[in-house]
Amino acid sequence: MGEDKRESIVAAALELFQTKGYHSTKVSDIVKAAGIAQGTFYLYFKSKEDLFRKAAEECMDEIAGALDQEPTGSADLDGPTVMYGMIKASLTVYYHNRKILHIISRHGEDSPELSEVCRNYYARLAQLIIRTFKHYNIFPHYTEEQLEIVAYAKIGMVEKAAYHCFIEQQYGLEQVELVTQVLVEMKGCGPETEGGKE
Amino acid sequence: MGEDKRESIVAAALELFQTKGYHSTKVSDIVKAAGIAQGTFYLYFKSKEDLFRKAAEECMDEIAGALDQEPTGSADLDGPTVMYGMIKASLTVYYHNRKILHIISRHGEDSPELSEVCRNYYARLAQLIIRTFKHYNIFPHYTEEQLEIVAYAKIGMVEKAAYHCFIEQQYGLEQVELVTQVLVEMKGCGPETEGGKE
Amino acid sequence: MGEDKRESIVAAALELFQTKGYHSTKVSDIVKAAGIAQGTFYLYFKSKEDLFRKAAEECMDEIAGALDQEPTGSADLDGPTVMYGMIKASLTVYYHNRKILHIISRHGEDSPELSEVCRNYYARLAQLIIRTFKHYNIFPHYTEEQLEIVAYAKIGMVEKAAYHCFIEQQYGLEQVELVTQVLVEMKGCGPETEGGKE
Amino acid sequence: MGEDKRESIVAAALELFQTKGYHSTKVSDIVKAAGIAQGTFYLYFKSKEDLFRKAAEECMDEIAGALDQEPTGSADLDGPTVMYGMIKASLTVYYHNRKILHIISRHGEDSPELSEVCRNYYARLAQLIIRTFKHYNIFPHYTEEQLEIVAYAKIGMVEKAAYHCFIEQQYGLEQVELVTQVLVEMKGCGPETEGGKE
DNA sequence: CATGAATGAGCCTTCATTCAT
DNA sequence: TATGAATGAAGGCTCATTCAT
Repeated sequence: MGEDKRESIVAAALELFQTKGYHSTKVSDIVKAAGIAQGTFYLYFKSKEDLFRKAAEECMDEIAGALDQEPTGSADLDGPTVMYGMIKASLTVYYHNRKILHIISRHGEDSPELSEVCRNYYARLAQLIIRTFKHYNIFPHYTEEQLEIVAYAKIGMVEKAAYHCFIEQQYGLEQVELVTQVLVEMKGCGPETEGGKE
Repeated sequence: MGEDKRESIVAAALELFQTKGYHSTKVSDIVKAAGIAQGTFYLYFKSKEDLFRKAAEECMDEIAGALDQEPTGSADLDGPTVMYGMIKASLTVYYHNRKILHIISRHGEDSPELSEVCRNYYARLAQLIIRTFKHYNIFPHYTEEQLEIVAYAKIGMVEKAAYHCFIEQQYGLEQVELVTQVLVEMKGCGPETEGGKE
Repeated sequence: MGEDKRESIVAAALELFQTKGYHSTKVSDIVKAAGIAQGTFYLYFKSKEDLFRKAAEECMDEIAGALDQEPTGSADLDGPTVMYGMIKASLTVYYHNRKILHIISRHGEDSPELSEVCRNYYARLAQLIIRTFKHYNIFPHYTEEQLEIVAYAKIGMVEKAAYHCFIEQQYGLEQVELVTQVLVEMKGCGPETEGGKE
Repeated sequence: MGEDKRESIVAAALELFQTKGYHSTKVSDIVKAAGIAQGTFYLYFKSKEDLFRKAAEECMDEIAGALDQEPTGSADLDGPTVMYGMIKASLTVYYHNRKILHIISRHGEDSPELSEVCRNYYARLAQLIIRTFKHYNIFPHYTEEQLEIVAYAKIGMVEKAAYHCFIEQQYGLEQVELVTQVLVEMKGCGPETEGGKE
């Protein structure tokens, strides 16, 4: 039951953070929405930032965890197939964490402390992606530096698309495939590639 | 001379916003850094948020303005060439606005008002990109919906890469080309495309 | 217990408002005098003006309430008797509210909002008085306009006398009768009227 | 020309004080309305309060001066006639000073300093009235104390009536007589007195 | 005399956090 | 564990006043 309360706090907070932003959301708003007393909040979280960080870390762990299992397939898989899997997996976990994801990406640098948490998260994500690239030999001749750029670019691409589709356009889970398709095909940026097919 | 002061406020604010975050930066910090008195701040800006918004809007206008001139070339240009031009142009203007860009992307949703400014900015950017896609016939069979996803994904891709390279890695202007190259080639996501070339 | 605090705030505020004036009294002065913390003030009142308005309205209601019960007597009562009753009742309630009364009369127009509250109060008072005049047939041939002038004049007369006696001269409750006597007899403005009686 | 400016400041200030109240009127409002620069204000007045005090004192002097000439008539004049003269004179001067009068009565106690100026003004007025009472032998058997009460009551009566008529109802100068009539007859508070005459 | 940009002390208010019950 | 009244530090903003030109 204590756990219930903790969860209700987190749920209320996420809802409010997303709607009004982290700073405009007062602890008093959270407890009101969670149906508990002001003081009770501090039985479960050390501070407002503590709540944010814990929720953010849980979410980041889930996202990173989901991607961490990736490069288990045969190294023979081709690039597009691998990318498809990664992107779809990312989008799916992003969909389920769309609220907190949005919040993280918007308020992740409000304080130096949070900032570090976020930087670490993105660095971890980038390393996972690079590892996958290497495992499947996707960008064979790239330097570490170039791989990093690609990794961050991919993260930005998926995050922004997820934000646009899941938050702004309110896409449902069933449209994940559609979005994945678009993102994978983005590689084809022009007639020349299309031309190759014709 | 008044303009000087205004500029010194903006410069000091951008520096501080980027270092400590918007909320942790007090007006008193800004005026101290700008070498003016507390009250002087309010001769130039109605409020702290006003400063943020004005700086953000100026920057957004510059970015959107830079991209707005794009689709002037012949419609015969192929996709990669066009993308190369767009991405390079974006990265260049992002480089010059890297401070405020970072701040916008991190604090752009702190208040409902700011949020709208940002949403409009991204929508405007997306429309510019879609217009370019259409002008050069880059994603010929895509629906409007798919084009939007691509546009937002491109924005996220470039923004995140710019953030990583210009803010975190402190790349200089001379490395814009390198990054552009990587982002354009990202289309090739695997051996199959490479293979086509070999 | 919460009510205790509220009352202590009101009491401290009235004392200070009267001594130093509304604007020279800081919220910090009030809370210091009330023995509470700065923030506690805002648990009971929305703002300093809110405190003023609530206190003023309570006082005005009490005053108007006291006079509202007046015209219950037989319509046969003669003018002076009725006036005596009204004036004595007014002075008594003014005595008990002498602090706030003073403040209202001095600061009631500091802001447009307060101004309206006061205007309404005086209008209400004037209407009560006019109603009483009519009930006892005191100024039988007067137009509505004239009755209004008389009503406001009476209000001013009693207020100023109360101010002089209760605030400046520090009269006690036992001197209410004396003052009432003087105010009622004021009708006789010279020997001729006196002479008429003798 | 310097005097012109001084007058324009005073005029603008009176207008604004009356409309928005003393505290809500900023020096910047006054100079804007007077068509001068911010700094120019301080060439003519030491401070905002100085302006208020000087304007108030000028007005008070005019009022008191007008009444000071009163008891020049023959001591044979009867009470009502004397009262009529005094009240009409008061109302007339009040009419011409209606703006500042209003302001004084509303903001005269905002600071201890102003407060004293006002207290002195009313005391002076009361003494003038008492002197007149004595000169014409109007309240022959009254003690000093009683005379004071009457004097203050008269002041309150006239002030409030003037406020109601000239400020709220916007009466013109030609209605002074009407108001005077009502105030003088107020002595007759009921049919019994009227009856006594008939 | 006139200007108006600059000043900076000061106040109201907010809100995360605490603690007695 | 739960409460919610109380706390008080901190910051945005105002505005009367000054002063270099």
